[in-house]
Amino acid sequence: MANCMVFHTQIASIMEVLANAAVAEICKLVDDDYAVFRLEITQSRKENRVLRRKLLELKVARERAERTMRERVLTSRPSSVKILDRYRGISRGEGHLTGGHRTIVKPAGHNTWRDDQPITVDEGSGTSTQHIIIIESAEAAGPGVKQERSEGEDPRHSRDIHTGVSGEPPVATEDPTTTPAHPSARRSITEVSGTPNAVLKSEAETKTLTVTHRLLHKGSDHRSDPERLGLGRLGCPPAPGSEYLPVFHHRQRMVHSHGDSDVLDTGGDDPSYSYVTKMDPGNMPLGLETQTGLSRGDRNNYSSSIYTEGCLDKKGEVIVVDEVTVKVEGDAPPTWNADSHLGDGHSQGRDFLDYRESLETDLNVATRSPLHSFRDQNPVSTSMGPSESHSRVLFDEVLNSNDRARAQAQRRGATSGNIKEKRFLCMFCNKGFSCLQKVERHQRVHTGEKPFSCTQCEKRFSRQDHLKMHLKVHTGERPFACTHCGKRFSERRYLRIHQQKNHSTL
DNA sequence: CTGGGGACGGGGCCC
DNA sequence: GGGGCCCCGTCCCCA
Repeated sequence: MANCMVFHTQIASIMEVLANAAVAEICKLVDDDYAVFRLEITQSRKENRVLRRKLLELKVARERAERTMRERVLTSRPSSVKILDRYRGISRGEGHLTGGHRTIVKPAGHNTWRDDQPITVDEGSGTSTQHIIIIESAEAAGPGVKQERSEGEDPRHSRDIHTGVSGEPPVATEDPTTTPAHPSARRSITEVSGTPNAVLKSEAETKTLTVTHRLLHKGSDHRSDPERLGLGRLGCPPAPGSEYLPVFHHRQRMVHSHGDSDVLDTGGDDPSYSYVTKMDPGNMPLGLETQTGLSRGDRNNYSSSIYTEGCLDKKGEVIVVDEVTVKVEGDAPPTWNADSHLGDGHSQGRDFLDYRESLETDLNVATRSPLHSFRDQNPVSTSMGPSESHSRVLFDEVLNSNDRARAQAQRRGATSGNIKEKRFLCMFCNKGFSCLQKVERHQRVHTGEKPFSCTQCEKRFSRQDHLKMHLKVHTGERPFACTHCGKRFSERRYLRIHQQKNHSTL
C-alpha cells in the first residue's frame, strides 16, 4: 500500500513535470510563430511601400511621356498656330510674385476667415493635366474673334473644344484619382508613406495659388479663326471694326469697412489686413480636394490668388501683362464648377467654389514649353517653381468654365444688338462691358476677389455697394418704411414688394 | 408654402 | 473715363 502511494506520488510529479515541459514547449512555439508572423508582416509592409512607390513612379513616367508626345505634336504646328501656355502659375508661395503683386502674409493670430472651410488635400486627387492654350490667328475669320483652346494631358480633364461647334457647352470632368506627378508631391508621398492623406489633409492654412498671366496682342492678330479650329460659336463676337479690350487689370487690395462706407482703406500693405498666407512648400498639397454644395456663407470666406500669365508667340506681339487674383481663403476649398457656369448669372461665385481640380505639376512640361523660354526672359514672371502647374491647372479649370461662359456670352451677343458699345471684355468669359470699372467688377466674379471687408463680421464682398448694404444688417438700418403699416425695410425694393403684396388695393 | 431678408451680379445714372 | 451709388432681378436661406 505504501509502495502504491509512493508510486502515485512519483507518477504525479512526473506528470507535472511533463505538463510543464509541454506548456513551455507550446509557449516557445507560439513565441517563435509570433515572431515569424511579425517579421512577415513587416516585410509585407515594406514590400507594399516599395510597390506603391514604384507604381507612382511608373505613373509619373507615363504621364510625362504622354505630355512630351502631346507637346511635340503641338509645337510642330504651322507657324500660324500660336501656342500659348497661359496661366502658368506661381504657387505655393515659393515662386516670386512679381508684376506689382504684393505678397500678403496672413499674420498669426489674425484670422479673418472662418476655420470651417478646410482646404482638403488629397494625395490621390492629383491630376496630370497640362493645358496649352492655342490662339490661332486668322484675319479672314470674323474680326475680333478670339479662340483659345486648352489641351489637357488627361482626356478626362481636357475640354472638348469641338463642343463649340455643336453648340453644347464643353463639360469639364475631373478624376480625383489621377496620380500626382509633381516631384515635391512625390517627395511628400514618400515622406508620409502610409498615410499621406492624413498628413496633407491636416493642413488648414490658407493656400496662395498664383499664376502669372500675360495676354498677347499683335494688332488685330489676337483674333483667331474659329472655323479652322472648329469653334465658330466660341469666342467673342465683336462687330467688325469694333475694338475689344480684354481686361486684365486686377489690383490686389484689401479694403475694410469701418462701419462707414465712406471710410475705406486699402489693407494691402497692412499685414493686419492681409488674408493670404504663404504656402509651405514642404506641406504643399498634391491637389485640392474640393467640396460641392457650399453655402453662400462659405462663399464669402473664399479667396485665393491667381496670377495669370499669357504667352508671347515667336513674332513678338504686344504683351499685356497683368494679374488676376483668385483668393483661397481660410479652409475654403477653391472650387470651380464649370458645369454650372453657364447655368445662370448668379452661379459664378458658386462656380469658383465648385471648382474641383487636383493640383499636379510636371517640370518637364514647364521646361519644354515653347513659351517657357519667353517666360524666363520676362522679368514679370520669374521663379516659377515646380508647382507652377498647380496654379495652371487651377486656372485651366477656370478656362474650362470660361469656354462655356464665352459661348454663352456669344449667344447673348448674337441676340443683343448693342455689343458695339461694350468694348471692355472680360478676360475670363469674354463678356463685354461698357466701361472698365464694370468689367473689373465683373471679373471679381471669376477671381473671387473680395476686397471689401466688413469689420463687424469679417465678411468680405467683391463690391463696395454690397458691403454697404451688408452693413445695414449690423446697424439695423431700415430707412424705408411702409406708409400704410409702418413696417420698415432695409431696402427700397423690399418696401415696394411689401406694398405691392399687402397694400396694392389701397 | 410663403414672406422676409441677405447675398450677389448686371445695368444705369450722376458727379 | 473713373468712381460711387442705386435699382433691379435672382438665388438662397430661414422662420
